[in-house]
Amino acid sequence: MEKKTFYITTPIYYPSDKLHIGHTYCTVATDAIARYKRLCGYDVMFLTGTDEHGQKIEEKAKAAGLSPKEFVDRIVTGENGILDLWKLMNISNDRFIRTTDDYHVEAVQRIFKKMYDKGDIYKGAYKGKYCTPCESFWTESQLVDGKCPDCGREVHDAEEEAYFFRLSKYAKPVQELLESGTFLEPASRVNEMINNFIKPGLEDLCVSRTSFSWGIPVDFDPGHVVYVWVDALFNYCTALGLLNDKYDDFEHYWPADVHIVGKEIVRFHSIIWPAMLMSMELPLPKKVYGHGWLVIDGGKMSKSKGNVVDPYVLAERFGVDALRFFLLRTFPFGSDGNFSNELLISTINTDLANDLGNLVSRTTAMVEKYFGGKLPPERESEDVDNELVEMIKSARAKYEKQMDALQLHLALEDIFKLIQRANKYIDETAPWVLAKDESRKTRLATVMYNLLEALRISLILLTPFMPESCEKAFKQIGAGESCRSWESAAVYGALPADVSVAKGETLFPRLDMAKELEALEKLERQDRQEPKTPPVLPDVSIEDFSKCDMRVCKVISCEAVKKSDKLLKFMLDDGSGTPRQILSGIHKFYEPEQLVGKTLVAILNLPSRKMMGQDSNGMLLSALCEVEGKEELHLLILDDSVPAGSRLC
RNA sequence: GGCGGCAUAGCUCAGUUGGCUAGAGCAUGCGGUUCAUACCCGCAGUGUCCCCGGUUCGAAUCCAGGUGCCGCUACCA
Repeated sequence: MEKKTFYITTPIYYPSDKLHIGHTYCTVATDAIARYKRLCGYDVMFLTGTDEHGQKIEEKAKAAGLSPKEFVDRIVTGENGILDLWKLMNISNDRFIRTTDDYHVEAVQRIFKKMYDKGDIYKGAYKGKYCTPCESFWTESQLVDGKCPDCGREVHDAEEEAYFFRLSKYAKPVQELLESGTFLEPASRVNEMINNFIKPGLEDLCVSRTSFSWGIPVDFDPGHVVYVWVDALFNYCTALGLLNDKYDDFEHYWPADVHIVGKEIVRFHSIIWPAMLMSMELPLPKKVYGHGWLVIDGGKMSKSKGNVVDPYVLAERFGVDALRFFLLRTFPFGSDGNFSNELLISTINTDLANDLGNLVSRTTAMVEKYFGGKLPPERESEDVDNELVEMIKSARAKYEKQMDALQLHLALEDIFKLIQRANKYIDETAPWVLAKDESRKTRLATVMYNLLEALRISLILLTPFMPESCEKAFKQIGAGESCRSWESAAVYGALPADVSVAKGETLFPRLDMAKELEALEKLERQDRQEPKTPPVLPDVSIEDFSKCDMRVCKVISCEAVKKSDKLLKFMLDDGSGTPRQILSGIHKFYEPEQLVGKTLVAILNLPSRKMMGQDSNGMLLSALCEVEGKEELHLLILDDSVPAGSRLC
């Protein structure tokens, strides 16, 4: 008989930077679910990968002096790259897709063409409302009483060539899908999607770009590249062979059973993705699950805050399984969780060292000490056994229920209740007292056997979370292959009556909190002090350089731009006699009053640009750097004796 | 600026549709135990449930207002 299939995916990650603990969290969770389903006997397909196109990568590559492909190769396949990280974390993905893979590129072109031929993608105008005096595009929803939000004047339709997907056509079926049941979980996200995006009205989606070139070309219209939606989302299908010859199990695995995604991309997966599949007349995924984020001190992890947690450091220091376990045990899978080193260490100590590791250790030690490592097969039960035995028997069913609801942390909580109950059972039965009485050997063996069974079941259920450690522990408690199966997890008494144990290495060493915290802090400090200056860019000619007109300017006035968090508006004396207006997004670093009268440097001959409806004629020069892991920006401030208008050369 | 989220013990968080004498783990204190990784077991506390009104027999829970924190979004070419 053919096994039931289960297709599960992570998002494809954007390799513009090294991945951090948040990506690891998502992938580890998906891995645990995939391993769980395999344990249950499913034919599992587990896909992860990378989304490698787009403007940001194009720019980052340029800044690094590399081609975009060289840049992403370094992050994906390079040393300590994404593939290495997943290998280290023991991720069991069956496939890995890169959106730069040939087969994906070709398939996306075919998909794009197919949607175009159907009329769901059409060439149109950037259907913006345009305010001529302000030279600004606005979307329908940005308008105030149908007028320009800046100056309050009339706006009119304006055009810019691009391809659009008729998202609006699918608004109704998508809403019905969201409201119909369990397509999107946790349920709280459903309202968010409907209130924020569907009710205000879905506008057609711009699915091509001409402003950058690092993407999949629209093969029937040079100059346009496919934008992220069609390119990235269809990875879930092309990786199975949709419209390409690389693979041929699309029929076998599609539709996906669940897409695991972060809450920031729930919108794409629950609205845009089903709409595009409807357009392609393909079956829809059964579920999209939006997990929460790991935050630090209540705030998002970010490079500029210097609080990005490196999974390599933690996994190498504490062990892969301990890290995997911590991530999934501590944080409710649907909501945000507060990450800290203290919490990591205390979780490892409490659950893994004290409760589980120590239980394995004390149980095997007693079997060795009292029976030379091998239990006699006779048994003698007492009432005090009943509660533990009941828990052993019901453990799998409870676990299965939580796992199927993707409540990973609750599944683990239940397992640890059993482990704690087993520790208590040792107190209740006091084996060291039984051991002193030769006539109670049979009773003592029964107590040991019950402990080993509690451990065996716990370990089976923990295997998806900590595969390596469970393997070691199985050996210690004498559980062979046949006692490790999903079927045997529902049965009390699967271990042979005359089981042999072998106390081995300590599974989870207890950590010294103060020492570990100090060591981690030291590592983080080192990491921060490493110079992170970008490499030198390719040569430019002196002619090119001298085209830049950089001048000394005096700040006549400076004020914050209303309704903007970042912009400051400068009036500058550039020596020409006419004040020059420049806008600069540096409010985070400077208050306007501290800059009045200062002598700065600006490049004057950049094209004029609108920001928040106001003209900016040039750009102020500043130095961007990282100090103690925090991003800092310093304007170039010169000696006041330098006159305005002096040219830099 | 627009939209959204959160606020409960020292810390991290549970608290379904209002019935709570408000819970768990960690940390703390006390007791027990010696098989074990100074571990395990038991007991004990502690709370203006952010503030202020309202609805209600009854509000941590529902409504209005306020405060604080956080995120998304736009302008930082």
